[in-house]
Amino acid sequence: MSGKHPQAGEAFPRAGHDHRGCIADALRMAEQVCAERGARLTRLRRRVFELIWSSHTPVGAYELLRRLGREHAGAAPPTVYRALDFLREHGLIHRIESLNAFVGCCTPGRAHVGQFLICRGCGAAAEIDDPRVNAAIERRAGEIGFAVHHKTIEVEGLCPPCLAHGKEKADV
Amino acid sequence: MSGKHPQAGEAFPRAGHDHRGCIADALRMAEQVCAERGARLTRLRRRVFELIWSSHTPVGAYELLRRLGREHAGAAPPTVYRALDFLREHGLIHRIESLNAFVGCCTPGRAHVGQFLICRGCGAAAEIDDPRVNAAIERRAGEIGFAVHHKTIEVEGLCPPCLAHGKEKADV
DNA sequence: ATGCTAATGTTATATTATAACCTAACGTTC
DNA sequence: GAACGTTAGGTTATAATATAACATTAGCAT
Repeated sequence: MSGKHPQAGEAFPRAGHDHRGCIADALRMAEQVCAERGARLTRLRRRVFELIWSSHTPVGAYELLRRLGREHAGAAPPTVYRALDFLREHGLIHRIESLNAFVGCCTPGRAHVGQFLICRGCGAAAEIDDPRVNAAIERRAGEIGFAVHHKTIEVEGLCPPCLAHGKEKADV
Repeated sequence: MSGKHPQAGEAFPRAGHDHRGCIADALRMAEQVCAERGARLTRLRRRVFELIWSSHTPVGAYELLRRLGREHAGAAPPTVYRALDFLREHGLIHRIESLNAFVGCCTPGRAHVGQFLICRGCGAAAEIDDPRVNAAIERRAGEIGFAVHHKTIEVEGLCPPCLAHGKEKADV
């Protein structure tokens, strides 16, 4: 009840939540997933992962590169893209197609599709893994005889706080 | 019953369907929509629209530019992107975010979200406007208090013919 | 005809992503 | 622990996608 893990029960984390907790949780889960799979979460990969988790807002590859560049001499696009590829292969992050950006996965390890609500006010992305949405798509695909491999579900709009405050990105 | 408008009742058009009919239908609808709205479907915009409709496979902007360039001297990226912007504003085409490509809309004029099944065998995209999928998303968003503005729903997989023939893009 | 507006032309550049090849780090085997 | 193979990362170059900014033309209304 103390708000230790804000994202667990809520789609969007509260404004003043303890984000260090989110990062720590994510890192712990990532380490576990990598250990189970014998995958090497190297210093670079871990750092990119932390940078992605530095907020709940999807981050572009070149923004990651800029942030990384301050501390990591010789960082170039492939540096970041290779780390992103690794993290995606192991289900630790998702790519948001409509933003060309990347965001941490809240439930790594578990099989799931990425479904996102993306706020155009604050930029935050909330991962919803709604079985009803999933079922509706599978059902329709089944009727058509289409074999589903991967789903991209990204919903843009306003999160409750931004809706309440009438915030849009243009206002910022 | 004679298969005049293959895409009307089926998600994916048949392999040997009369695609000229699809193009003609699409043009007719586009003209009607533009007439109703007082929008100018200029020669350039019409040509880009036809090029997009030259198949049921989403086409990239630079591919359109290449095709256009053969007949339209001085075509540059903005030439294509402006036409694409116009066509999108009026709901005549959709952008497939996961492919950075564009495809004709089958039901222009009608309010709808774009929901797509995209075959990784033949590349064809079928627009499904499934109210159940829509409802499932709206329902979940409603529970969270998220105000939906726009949905991106793109499902990648294999269409019935490609599934039957075991086709993948790598095989081509 | 004149002038306004929308459309297009034109040049340059921003943004996102990958190819190709090289070097360094790490783990295994003997 | 030296030799070797494999994986990760460095480095350079370039491909692919998209937009900014400003000039010119075409279409329409009076």
